[in-house]
Amino acid sequence: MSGEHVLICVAWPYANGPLHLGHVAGCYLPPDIQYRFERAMGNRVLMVSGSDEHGTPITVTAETQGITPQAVVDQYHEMNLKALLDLGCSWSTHLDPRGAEYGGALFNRTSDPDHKRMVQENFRALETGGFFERKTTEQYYEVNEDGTGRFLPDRYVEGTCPACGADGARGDQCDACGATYEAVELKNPVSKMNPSATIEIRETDHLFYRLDLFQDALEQHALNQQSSWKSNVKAMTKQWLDMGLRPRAVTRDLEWGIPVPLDGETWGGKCIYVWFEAVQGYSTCARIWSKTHAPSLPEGEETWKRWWCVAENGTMPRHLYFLGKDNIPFHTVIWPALILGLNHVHKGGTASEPVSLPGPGEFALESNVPAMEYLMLAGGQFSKSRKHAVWLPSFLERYDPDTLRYYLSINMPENHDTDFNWPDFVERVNSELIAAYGNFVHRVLTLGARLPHEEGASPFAAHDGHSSVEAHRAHLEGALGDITTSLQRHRYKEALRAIMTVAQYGNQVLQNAAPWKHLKEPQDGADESLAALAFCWRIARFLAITTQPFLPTSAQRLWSTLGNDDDVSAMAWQESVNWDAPLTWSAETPQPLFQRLDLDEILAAEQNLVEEGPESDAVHGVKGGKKKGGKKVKEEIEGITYLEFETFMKVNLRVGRILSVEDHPNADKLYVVRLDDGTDDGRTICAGLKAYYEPEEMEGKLVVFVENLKPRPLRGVTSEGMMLAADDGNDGVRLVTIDGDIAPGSQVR
RNA sequence: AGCGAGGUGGGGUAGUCUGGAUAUCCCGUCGGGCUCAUAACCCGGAGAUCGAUGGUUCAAAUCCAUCCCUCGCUACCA
Repeated sequence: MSGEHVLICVAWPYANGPLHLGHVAGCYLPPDIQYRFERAMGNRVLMVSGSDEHGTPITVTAETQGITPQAVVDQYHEMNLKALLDLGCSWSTHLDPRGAEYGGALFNRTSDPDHKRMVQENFRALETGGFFERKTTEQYYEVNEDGTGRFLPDRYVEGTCPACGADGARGDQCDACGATYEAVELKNPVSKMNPSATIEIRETDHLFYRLDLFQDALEQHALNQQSSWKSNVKAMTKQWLDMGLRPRAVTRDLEWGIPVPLDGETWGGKCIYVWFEAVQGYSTCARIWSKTHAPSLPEGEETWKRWWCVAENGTMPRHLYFLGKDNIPFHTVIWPALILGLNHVHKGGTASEPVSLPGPGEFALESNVPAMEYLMLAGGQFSKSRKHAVWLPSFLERYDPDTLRYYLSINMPENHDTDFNWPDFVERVNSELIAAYGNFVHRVLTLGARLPHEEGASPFAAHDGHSSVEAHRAHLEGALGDITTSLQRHRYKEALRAIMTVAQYGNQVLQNAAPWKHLKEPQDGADESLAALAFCWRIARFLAITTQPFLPTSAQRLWSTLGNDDDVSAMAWQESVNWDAPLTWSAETPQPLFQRLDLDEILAAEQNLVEEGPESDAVHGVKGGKKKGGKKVKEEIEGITYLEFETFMKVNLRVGRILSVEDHPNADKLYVVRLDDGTDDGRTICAGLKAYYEPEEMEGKLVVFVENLKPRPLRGVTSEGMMLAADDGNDGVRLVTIDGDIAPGSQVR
């Protein structure tokens, strides 16, 4: 197994905002654990990723902030890379200390000129091979007053729905009636970014990648991977393949990206579609790595091929892709189709010949895609727009990175969504990481320090290797086997749990041996007792080596405390059960590995953060949310407890009389209600009351409605407000009506 | 309503793909021990008809069918 080439591919974070804990748990922490583990196993590991820096959202951010797109991506590239490094991820290990032939890591970016050049080369090669087809499409074009203009992506256009006539329909789909249509069918289109501009429809040519030509090969590939892929990966991939693959656009009318490398006026002002381009970063990054960091090797700039190509004897490099569940088909269908296409044209093939799976010398496809589900925050999804997130940079400013790595690993969304919340975080860190593991090694070291020993020499020297520890040795060797198997199967939770169980085992050994009895004067049984203590030092050493992939910072602290001056990440995995390893010892007084966390303090700090934020209304710091009430605390930090009085008064409630109730022409559950609201025109409200009221029951009633709710089309009828009704959550719904008689339009407050 | 995920002692969970005997771990709880250690550590107890029903099987938390409920996204939620 040793010496295998392993390529670890990490999904490229979009350089349009900071990373949050959901990203970390989903795709940035697991690959780092794997990288460190594979290295310890003696494999040759190359890890690649970087910032995804092109595409329309970034230009939008730039426009809103009044800066250039390059400034936006520079800012977030730097911020995200720093956060990942602060988290202890190995991106600064450009070259493996064992030598360049053992690999390294590179966190690149898609604005890298080499990346652009390589993508353009690949683009031309696929074009020459006939894998693109050209189609003319119609797109929106925004014309400014000075005559300049640009094409607009569908999502930046809105207008009137051609099917139901509702306003506010998006470029390609109507939210009101659900109709989908060609973007150009929309009536009265308006640019969201620039409402005053004239919108025209212009023809524009684009190239499409012939995904359909890869259907058979990809189905075969998916079949081959059945035994190794996780069930969510299998399911998502199957869904895509069953739908049938269709050509997919690879060019875009877009300013911020890699220019289409073809001659002719048609292609001016067009860029390569981001999906086609960024995903190639997995290979361009490896090539750039070998160019910058491995020129001294025999193959020089071609070194990357050791990780990318099938060897002449048929040996496959192992390719692992780490990503979130939303990205699965992209990496099991689309990216493999590109790899196969490149293989095909590199050996001189064209699109008219059938494509085949990789053979010797060709680019390999993925071995496994250990995709994660989502990490939720206090029961809800992380959301940038709702500011419902814990940002990685701000977390790392305040807390030990290993506490986060521990909690996210032991709680990793491997098989289903899991939840991050502060009470649970504090609980697990304090009781598992600190009380079980941290406390164990501290006990061993302080006990050792109290044993009589010469300055600088190990106090355990006289007690090591006693025959009574045989069983303990076997136990740890067994545990190491389990941990190794778990990690090879990408079961991180299980692996870390097994490591923590070893710490627990250590506590038991200590408890049974009770070596403290012999500190002052040896009593009966001192030999065996102190032999057990000496073995506990070896357990601590075992823990330093095995926690290293998960908790690199504290593992190194422990390693140094144990009296080593080298780097624990360079230790071979098997070294953890080397019972002949020298008994190193540090003369310094042992310090606890971790600081205990205090929930009240943390909640107070997080509360301040929320209040400092720009949208801090509706947050009251509620003190006294002591330990237990997990639910209660959740609500507080989500900031949804109290409403400011002014906020409440923004809601205008008025009385209206129901004039008529009709069935919605296009919806099963809705009534269209005409209301006398005291104005001449009256108003129309859609209400989902069909299940609870007959029209006759409602007509004539005086009800309360929200006057200033933003009108919104519902299935083609614009609803101008909302009638208040009580809902017992148990199928009982009743309208709020007025006691006695009062004029429609009266204010309610 | 559609898609996705899930229902396991008081709370949070492992195990489910690959069926096997007393169902895992953390917290809480009750009792005992230890006193080296960061209010930490160790031992023991109580507490679960594994969402429901039916089926397959010598054997089901695990496989199949039907149903109920919860959550996320979508939405005829206003």
